[in-house]
Amino acid sequence: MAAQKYVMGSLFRKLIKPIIRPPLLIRQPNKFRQEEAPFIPFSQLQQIKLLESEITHTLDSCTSLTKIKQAHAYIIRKGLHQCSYIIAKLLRMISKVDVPMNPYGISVFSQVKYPNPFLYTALIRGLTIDGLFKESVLVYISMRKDGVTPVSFTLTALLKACSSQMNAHLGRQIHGESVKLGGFSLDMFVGNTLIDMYVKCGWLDCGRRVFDEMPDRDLISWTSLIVAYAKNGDMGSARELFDGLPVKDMVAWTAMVTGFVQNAKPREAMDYFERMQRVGVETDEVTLVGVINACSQLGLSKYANWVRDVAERSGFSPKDNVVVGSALIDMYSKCGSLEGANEVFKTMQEKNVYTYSSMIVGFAIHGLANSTLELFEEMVKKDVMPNHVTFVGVLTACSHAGLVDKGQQVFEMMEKSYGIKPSYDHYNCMVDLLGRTGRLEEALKLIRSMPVEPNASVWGALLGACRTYSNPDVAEVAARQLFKLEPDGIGNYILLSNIYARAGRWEDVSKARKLIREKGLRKNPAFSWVEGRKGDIHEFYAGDLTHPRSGEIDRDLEDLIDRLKLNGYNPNLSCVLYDVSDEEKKRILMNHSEKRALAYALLTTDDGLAIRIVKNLRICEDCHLFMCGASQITQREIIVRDNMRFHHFHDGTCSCHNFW
DNA sequence: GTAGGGTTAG
Repeated sequence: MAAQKYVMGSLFRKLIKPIIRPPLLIRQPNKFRQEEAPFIPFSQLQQIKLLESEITHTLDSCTSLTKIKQAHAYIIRKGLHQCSYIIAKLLRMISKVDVPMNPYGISVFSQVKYPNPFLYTALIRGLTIDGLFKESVLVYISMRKDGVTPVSFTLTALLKACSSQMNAHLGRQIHGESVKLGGFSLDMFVGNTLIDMYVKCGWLDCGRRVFDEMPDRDLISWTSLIVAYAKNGDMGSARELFDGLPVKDMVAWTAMVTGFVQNAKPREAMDYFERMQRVGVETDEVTLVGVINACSQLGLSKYANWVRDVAERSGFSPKDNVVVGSALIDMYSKCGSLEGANEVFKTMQEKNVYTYSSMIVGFAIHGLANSTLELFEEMVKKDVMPNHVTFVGVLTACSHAGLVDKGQQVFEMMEKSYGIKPSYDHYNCMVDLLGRTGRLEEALKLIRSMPVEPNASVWGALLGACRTYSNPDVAEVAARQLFKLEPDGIGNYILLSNIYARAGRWEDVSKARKLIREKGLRKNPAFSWVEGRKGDIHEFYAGDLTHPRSGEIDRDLEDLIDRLKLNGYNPNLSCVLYDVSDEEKKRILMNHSEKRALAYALLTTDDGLAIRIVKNLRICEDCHLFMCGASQITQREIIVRDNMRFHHFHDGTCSCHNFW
C-alpha cells in the first residue's frame, strides 16, 4: 500500500510539474509567501519564459565583470532582478569568471526578497570557491533561519567547503541536520561528497561507514574510497575494492596507478597501466602523469622512451601540453638522461614554473650548478615567477657544487626579492650546503637561529654532514634531537653508529646497535637495480647471492677487481663499519649491490651502451672509487642514481668530482 | 553538485 502511494506520488509530481512549476519567481515555502507572491497571468508567463531563456543565453557568454554588470543592468531593466532562477545563474557566472563573490555577488543576492534554495546554494558555492568558508556557513545559517529548506545541492556545496577547511565535525553536523529534515540524506551526490569529506579530513573509518550504508553506490563512491585507502598507504584494501568493481573506468584505473606511485611502488604502477591498456581503457593527461612518475621512480631509460611514445600516441605531446611536458622533463632527468630532459624542454611551447623547476632540479641532481643558475636567470627574465620548489632546486645545485657564497646569497634573496619565506626544505638545503663543506658549527648555528622549531629532516641533514666529516660531537647533538623527533627512525641510529665506528669508538657503536635491537627496528636492506638486455629489471641485494647468474657475476667481479688493482685500486676498508678482519671487510665490499649490478650489466649488455644503475641508499666511497676505475678499464659510461643525486662515471672520473 | 594529477632532498 505504501509503495503504491509512493509511485502515485512521484507520478503525480511528474504530471503536474509543467503546470505548477513556477519557472521564474519561485517563492519560499515560508510564512510570507502566500501574501506577497505576485500573481502572474498565464499570458505573461509565456513572455517571461522567452525572456528567461534569452537572459540565460546572454549570461553564458559573460566573461568579465563589465559584461556581468551589463547583464545585471539588463535584468533589472526587465524587472527580473527578483527572480531567484536568473540571479542564481548570474551568481554561477560570477564564480566562473573570477569576479569576487564578496561583495559583488552578495549585493546582487541581497536584492532578491525571497531567495529560493537554489539561489542560496549558488551563493554558498560561490563563496566556497573563493575560499570564504565562514561567509558560506553564515549564509547557510541565515538560510535556515529564514525557514528555507536546503536541497541536495546545498549540502554538497557545504560539505565541500568543510572538506577544504578540514572541518569534518561541522560537515557531520550539517549532514545530520539535513537527515532530520528528511528526503535526500543519502542520495548519491551527497553520499559521495560526504565520503570525500571524511576521507580528506582523515576520517577514513567514517568514510567507509557512509559507503557501507549508502543504498546505491556508483563508480564515484568506489573510486573515492580506493583513493582514500591509497593515500593512507593501504594498497591492499585499495586493490581489494578495485577488484570488486564490475566496471572500471579510466578514473578508477588511474587512481590505482597513481596510488602505487604515491606508495613508491613503481613496478606495480607500470603493471596496472599495462593492464589498463590491454583492456582498452583510454588514457588521458592524468593517467599519463601517473605513469610518467612511476617511470621517474624506476629511473630506467628504456621505459622512459616507451612512456614518451605512449604520451605522443595518446595525443599528449610535450610540445603543446605543459603538464605532460614538465612531468617528462622530471622523468628523463631521473632516468639519468639530461639530454632527453633538455630535448623535451626545448620543444615545449609553453613553459611555466613547473617546467622550469623540473629542469632546474634536473640540472641540480646531476651536479650542473652553472646550468642551474643560468636557467634560473632565464626564467626570471621571462617573467616566470619562481616558487619554493624552484629555490630548493637552486640551493641543491649550490650545495652539490660547494658554492657556499652563492647559496647564501640565493637564500637571502628568496624572501627579499620574491617574498618566499624559507621553509624547512630550504633550511634543509642550507644545512646541507654548510655541512658538506665542513662548516658544521655554522650549520648548527643556522638551525638554532630558525624562527620555527627545527624538524627531523633539518637535524638529519646535519647528522649526515657529521658522517662525512667524522665529527661525533656535533653528531651527538643532532642525534639527541632526532631520537626525540623520530624515535623509530632506524637511519638515525645507523648513521650515529657509523660515525662512532669511523672515530674508532667501538663501545659507543655497540651501544647504538643495542638501542636498535632493543627497539626491535630492522635495517633497510641496501639494493640496486639495473636494466637487462631486453629492458627487464634485475635487483641485487647486498650480500644476496641468489641471482641465477651469481656464479658468473662472482667470477667476473673478482676478475675486474684484479684488473683494477693493477691500475692502483685499493679497496677502501674504512667503508666497512664493522669490527671484523680485513679479509671479511674485502668480502663485504665485494658484495655491495651496485658492484654486483655493474658486473651483471657488463655481462649482459652491449659495448658502447651506457650502464644505468639505480640504488636505494647513498653510494659508499669504495663503490665510488670502484666505478671510476671500472669506467676507465671497460671504457663504458656508468650512470649511478643513488638516493641523493646522479654520478656519471666516464673514463676514470665522476661528474661529482668526488664531492657528494 | 560527486571520483584520479604536475616540480623537493636527506
